[in-house]
Amino acid sequence: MITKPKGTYDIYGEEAKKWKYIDKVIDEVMDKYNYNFIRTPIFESTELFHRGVGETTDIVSKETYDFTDRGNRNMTLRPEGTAGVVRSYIENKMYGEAIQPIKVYYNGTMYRYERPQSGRDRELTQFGVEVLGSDDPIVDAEVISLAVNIFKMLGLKGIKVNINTLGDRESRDKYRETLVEYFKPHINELCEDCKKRLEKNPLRILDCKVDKDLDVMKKAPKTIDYLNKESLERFNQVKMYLDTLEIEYEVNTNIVRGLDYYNHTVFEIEAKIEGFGSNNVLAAGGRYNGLVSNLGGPATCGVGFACGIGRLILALDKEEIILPISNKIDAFIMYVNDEEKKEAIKLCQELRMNGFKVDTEYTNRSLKGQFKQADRLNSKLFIILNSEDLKNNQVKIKNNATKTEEIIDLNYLIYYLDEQLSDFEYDFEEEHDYCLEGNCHCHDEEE
RNA sequence: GCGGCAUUGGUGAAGUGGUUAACACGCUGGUUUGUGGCACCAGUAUGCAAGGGUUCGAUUCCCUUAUGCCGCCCCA
Repeated sequence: MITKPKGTYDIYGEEAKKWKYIDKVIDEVMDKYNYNFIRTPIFESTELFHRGVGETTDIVSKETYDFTDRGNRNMTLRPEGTAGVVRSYIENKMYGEAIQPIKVYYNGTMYRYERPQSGRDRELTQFGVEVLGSDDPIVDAEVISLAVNIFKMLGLKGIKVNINTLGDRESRDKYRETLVEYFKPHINELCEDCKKRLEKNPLRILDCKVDKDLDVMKKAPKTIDYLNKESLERFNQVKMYLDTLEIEYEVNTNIVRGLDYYNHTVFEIEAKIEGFGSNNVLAAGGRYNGLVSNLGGPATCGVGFACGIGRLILALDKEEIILPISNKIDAFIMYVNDEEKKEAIKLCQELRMNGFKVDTEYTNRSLKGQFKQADRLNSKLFIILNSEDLKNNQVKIKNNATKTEEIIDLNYLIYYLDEQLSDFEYDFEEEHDYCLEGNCHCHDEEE
């Protein structure tokens, strides 16, 4: 048997419905915020990620899917979304468009060569946003609130927003130096991993799980103390706007993002759910004011976030949130002989073209089997074809809710179905009792 | 890249160094000469991840590989 590659997933059936629903919510919320969809290639020149994401980050140095194409070009399957969007921004000269800033969102697969575990696959799906061309803290706040609101819209409750600031380039570099100087004398107190981090990525030491209780850690200099006046002011404004939007957050000075391009605001949204795995960061992002120029574009500010949909679904499942996904069909058409079968396929087409969700029998089951099938499909109505009735241009219809059965003239069928199915409207409401908390998307219009 | 634990039918799984690998769900058929969801009956894995080894004999013991899960590194 040929199996799927390690760390990849087939998504189908009920699971696929969840993904489609989440995609729909994302599309709708993005539309309200007036972010436009952007689709960039799944593979790009290897150089893009090296220059964009950072040479030294593990994600680029050892976790990318690299290959050379038949023309000997070095290519890489994208490990994240921002670099491609920024490349596109530059290449398509979006900085010259009339409407600024550029607000875009993406939703697609990313690839990282990692050891899979819960909440971590080699092929992962992320959606995210990028806003290019505004340095205003109001955008930082909007982007964070956008992520939070999508989670709320889906009904997710156990989330926590952590924010921090790395300051501008100057502040960040100064802080980095200070931190290295601070830890150097204490190097022997640190764990093996942190010893390596001191060289490679000193900011990450602050996030260490092993050493987090050490005295050295607690007394370590904080990013906030090394901000210049302007950076501090920026950060305060971001917080002020978040307060205005009533987004709850916590300042966590240990948050540093792994990718090199971040400066100023960085944030993480984590799932605070009992028993959730160690990969509990659902979304993360921040500001990257140097990235566009790094990649050869004009000096342009940017801010964005990315969210792993796989993890998001794990979180929704963990909270036992049932998404409002319809598992019903309007009608199931049954038949026994060939004459009826022909009428069945014809009727299917006609009803489908009139907007009904209709299915029929495909495996020559007995009528009893067809009833079982119809019931399994949660069909609201059963249409039973019978040669005798068909001679009179009639069909038998059984309402699966009321169990009543009527013989209907084919000329009035559409009207009859409309009428019968309207009774199920109440049913739809009942089905959604679980989301009356006000977070469910299907009640938005009422509010 | 490192460590620990797993892998039995369509599904959830029990189990043993030795004749027919439990049980349940599902599915198909029947009881009902065209009416399901209940009930009863029958059928439904020549095979226990793959390859190799130990053995008279392995699904059961050992090794290798693959995949999955949990944690670390890293990261959304």
